[in-house]
Amino acid sequence: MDKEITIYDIAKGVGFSPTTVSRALNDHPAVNKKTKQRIYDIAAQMGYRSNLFASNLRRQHTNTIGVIVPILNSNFQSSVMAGMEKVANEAGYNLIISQSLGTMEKEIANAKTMYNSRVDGLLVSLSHDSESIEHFEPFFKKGIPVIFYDRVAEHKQSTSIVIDNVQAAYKATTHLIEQGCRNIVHITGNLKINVYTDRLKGFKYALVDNDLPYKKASVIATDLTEEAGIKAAEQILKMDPRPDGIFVANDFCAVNCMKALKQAGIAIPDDIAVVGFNNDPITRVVEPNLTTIDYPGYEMGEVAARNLTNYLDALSDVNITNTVTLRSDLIVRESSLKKKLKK
Amino acid sequence: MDKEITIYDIAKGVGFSPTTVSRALNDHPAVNKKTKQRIYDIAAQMGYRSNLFASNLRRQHTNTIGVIVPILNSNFQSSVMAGMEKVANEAGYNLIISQSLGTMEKEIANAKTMYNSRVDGLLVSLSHDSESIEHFEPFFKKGIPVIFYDRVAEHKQSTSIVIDNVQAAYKATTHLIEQGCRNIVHITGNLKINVYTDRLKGFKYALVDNDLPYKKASVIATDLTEEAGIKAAEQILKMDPRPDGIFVANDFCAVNCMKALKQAGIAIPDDIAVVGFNNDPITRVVEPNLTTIDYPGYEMGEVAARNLTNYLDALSDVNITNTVTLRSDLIVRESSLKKKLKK
DNA sequence: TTGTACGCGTTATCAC
DNA sequence: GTGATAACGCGTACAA
Repeated sequence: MDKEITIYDIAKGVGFSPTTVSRALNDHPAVNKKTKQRIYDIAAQMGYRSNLFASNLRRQHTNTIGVIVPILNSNFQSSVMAGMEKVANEAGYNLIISQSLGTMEKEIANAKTMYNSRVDGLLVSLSHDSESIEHFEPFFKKGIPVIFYDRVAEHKQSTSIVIDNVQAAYKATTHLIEQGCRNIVHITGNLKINVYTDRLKGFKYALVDNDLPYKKASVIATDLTEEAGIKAAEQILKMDPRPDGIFVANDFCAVNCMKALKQAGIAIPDDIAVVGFNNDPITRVVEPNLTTIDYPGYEMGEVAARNLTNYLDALSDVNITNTVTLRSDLIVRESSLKKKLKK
Repeated sequence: MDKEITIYDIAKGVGFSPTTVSRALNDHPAVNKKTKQRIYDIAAQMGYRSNLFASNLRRQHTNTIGVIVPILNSNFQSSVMAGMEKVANEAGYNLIISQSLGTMEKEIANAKTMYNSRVDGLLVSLSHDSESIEHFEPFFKKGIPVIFYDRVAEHKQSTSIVIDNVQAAYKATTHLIEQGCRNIVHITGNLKINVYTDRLKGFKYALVDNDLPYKKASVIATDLTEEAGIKAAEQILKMDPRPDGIFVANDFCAVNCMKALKQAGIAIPDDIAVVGFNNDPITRVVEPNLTTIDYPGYEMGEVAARNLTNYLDALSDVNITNTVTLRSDLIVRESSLKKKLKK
C-alpha cells in the first residue's frame, strides 16, 4: 500500500508552496495559468488524490446529504432515491442512505449517525411509527436543513415535498362514484401517517359531496402488505350488503386484494370496481389493469434533492418555502370501468 | 447556529485533559469509571457531538462503504441495497450510494468520487457497458477491498458474490424440456455482461444435453425493457415453426412478452410455456403466474456487505475467497406447466 | 502572483 | 490513570 501523496509532496515536486498547490487544485483564479498546468500535471503523475476529510475539517462542511427512508426495497422509495441520487450527484453531493425499517427507534439512531457524520442536509420520509420528530431537533437547532417528503411532519424550519393526498383520494373516490359505485370501502395504512389520514379525508369528502353516507365500518386500516390485501378481501366478502367499489391506498395491497376477490369468484370491475394508489408497474400487469393515482416518485426525489442543494449552494434564498406540492393524476384503467358505462 | 463543542471544551468543564476526555468518550479501559461517567454527563449536557472528519483524518479511515449500482429503481437492486444497508449499519458503517445508470462513463466518475471520498471498501455491480474494470485499479493498488456482486468481473484482488447463472439457466431450460417443449427461444440481455452470457450457456447446455439443436436464431438479445419484451413477442410470433417455450433472462421483460403473446391469442403455457428469472413480485401477479428462478437479492446484499465488513474489521483473514456462490432455485408456477402433464 | 504560518478536532505516542 | 505534544492534510488570513 503506497503512501498517500499530499499537497506538500506536490509542492516539493514543482518548487511552489503548498498554498499555491492548494489554490491551483481548486482552480483559484489568482494562480498563473502555466503554474496551474504544471501542478495539475505533477499531481496526476504522482497519483495525488485530495483528502476530503482534511478539506471537510477545514471548511466545516461535507458535501454529503443524508437520506432516511422507511424501507429501501419498495418501488416508490427506490424511484425517489434514484431521482435524488441523480440531482445530488450532478450538484456534487454524495448521498448517505439509511433505512428506518419502519421503526422510530432505528430512525432515531439513524438521525444521530447522520448528525455525527455532519451531513450538510437531510432528506427524510418518516417511519411508520414516528409520533414525534424531536429527534430532528438537533438539526433544526444547528440550522441544518431538513426536508421531508411523502411522509412528512409539520415544522416551521423545514420544507415538505408532497402530493395533494386529499385531492388525489377525492378524485379516485369520485371516479368510483361516477362509475356507479354506491357502497365503497377504503383500505388504508397506518392512520398516524399524514399520507393515509389525508387519503381518508379525500375519500370521506368525496362521499359527502356526492350525498353518500360515510360509515366507519367502510374503512379498513391495515399495514398494506400482501397478506393485508388478502385479509381485507375476506373481510369485504363477509360484508352485507357487499361493497361495489374499493379504494386502496397502495397498489401492492390493492393487487393482492384483487387476486383474493377474483379467486372468490368476484368479477372486477363489474361486481366490485377497484382503484389503487402509486402507479406501481404491477398495476399494468394485474388483470384487469388497475386504475390508480400516478405518484411521481422519481420526480419527488429530484425536487426534494434540488430544493436542498439549491439551498445549500445558496442558489435559493432562505427557507421560505414550506410546502411543495407535486402534480398527481388519476390514471383510469379497466379495474374500475363498469361495463354499463363502457361503449 | 451555536458553536460546536469540542473535547477541549469538555476538558475545561471537567478539569481533565483532552486526552482523557477522548479516551473516556471512546470507552477506553484505562480510564477511571467515575471519571468516565462525569465526562459522559458533561458531554451530554454541553451538547457535544464527535467530529467524524477529525477522527477520520487522524485514523485514516472513514467507516464508509461505497456502493455503485447500475440503477437504483429496480426491484432486484433495491432489495440488494436493503440487505447491504442492514448489515453495514449493524457493523457501524455508512453507505454512500451512487448509480451508474448503465453507462461506463458515469461508473468511472462514481468510482473516482468514491476513491476521493476515501471509502473503506467498495461494493459494485457493473454497468451495462463496462468493458474493462481498470477504473478500479486505484483501489486495487491501494489495497482497498472491492467486492463485485451480480454483474461481476474477474480480478485476483477482488471477491465476487454471484449465483450459478449457468446452472440456474440450465434448470430453467431443462424444466421447459421436461414439460415437452422442443423449440425453445431464449430472450436475454446485453451479452457483454457475465450474467447473461452464463445464462445463455446454461440454456445451450441444457439443449445439447437433451439432444435438442441449438440455433443462434433462437436467441434474442435485447435490453430487457418493457418494450423489448413486446418486440420479442412480435418476433416470436413471426417464427416458423412457432416456438413452444421461452426462457427469458428477466421477469419484467418476460411479463411484458407474455402480455403481448396473450393479446395475440397465444395460450400460455399450452401454446408457449414461459420461464423468467429473478422472482420479482410481479411473477405472482401476472396470469398465469410466472415460473422463475429465485434470485435472493436481499441475501446477496447481506453477504456482500458482511464479507466486506468482516474483512475491514479484520474478522476474516486476508482476501482468500475469490467467489461466493449463493443458492438459487427454480420456482415452478403455472406459466410453464403444460396441461397434458397436469393431473 | 506567491508564500508563511496557523488552526480545524481528533488520536497515537510517549512520559509520568 | 492521566497528561503534553505532535501529527493527520487542507484552506486561508495576512504578508510580501
